[in-house]
Amino acid sequence: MSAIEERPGGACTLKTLGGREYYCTIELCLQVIGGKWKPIILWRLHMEGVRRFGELKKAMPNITQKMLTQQLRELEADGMVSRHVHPEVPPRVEYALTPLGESVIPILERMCGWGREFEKRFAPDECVVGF
Amino acid sequence: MSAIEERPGGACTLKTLGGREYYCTIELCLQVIGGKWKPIILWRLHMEGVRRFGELKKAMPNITQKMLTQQLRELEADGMVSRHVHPEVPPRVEYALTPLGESVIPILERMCGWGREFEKRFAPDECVVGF
DNA sequence: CAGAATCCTTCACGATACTG
DNA sequence: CAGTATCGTGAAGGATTCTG
Repeated sequence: MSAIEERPGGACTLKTLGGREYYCTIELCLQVIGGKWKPIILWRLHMEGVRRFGELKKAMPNITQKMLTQQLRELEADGMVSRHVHPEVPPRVEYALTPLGESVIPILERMCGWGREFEKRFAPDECVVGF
Repeated sequence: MSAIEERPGGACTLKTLGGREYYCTIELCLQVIGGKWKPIILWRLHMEGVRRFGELKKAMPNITQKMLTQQLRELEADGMVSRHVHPEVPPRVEYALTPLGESVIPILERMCGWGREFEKRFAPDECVVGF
């Protein structure tokens, strides 16, 4: 039982990184990949590879254009996704995971697995039939 | 490259579980352990074991009483922490991780590890000296 | 000591319209 | 097609006070 300052997540002192404030790297991680949309965007890019803006939009029916743009820009700023603009008319913009973006996939997979166990615990009937 | 409906996170259809709505189990997971405080609370209970309300409060200087109470209640409702009220005056309430609560620790550890790599990438100097 | 109750602020997220 | 630019809303989070 080590002191909180010695835990693997880092110290309990306030840190800053590129305007972000956090007390442990778990918080930092959540600031980068947390929120309502980022995990889904990252997951789709992982499963489907390079995608155009419109393809992502179509695959996520209830995200607004504004939110998709915003989240992609933030992910890009954090080096999680790459953005490639083809100089054409009409414009074509393709997004893909960077190596850094790929590196969070194991976390998302674990979260998936844990979520499934949680489903089983609280709604065993629903899950057994494979919803 | 499988269709999105076949991804390990579950289908792309809207699911509900105890009032929660989500499209994949990653979202479900984030609803249970996401947010500003829950990861920290879970992590502290993991590192320090059974803790009283006041001990948790003291260890997290900038959380308000209201938020700590609220987050603990939600974690309790999800079966992540146990709450034991000792019938004394003044009252003594002890919180601890349940087995289900312990089961998220591997995720938090991975998030910690990833956050440290992210720190290195964007602020290599600061991290090498062991901040 | 461990909260409950109340009021207040912020901001993530969304709806809509417009554009190179 | 892939965006901006506004405007608006609700929920998350916070400050303060009161209590068994």
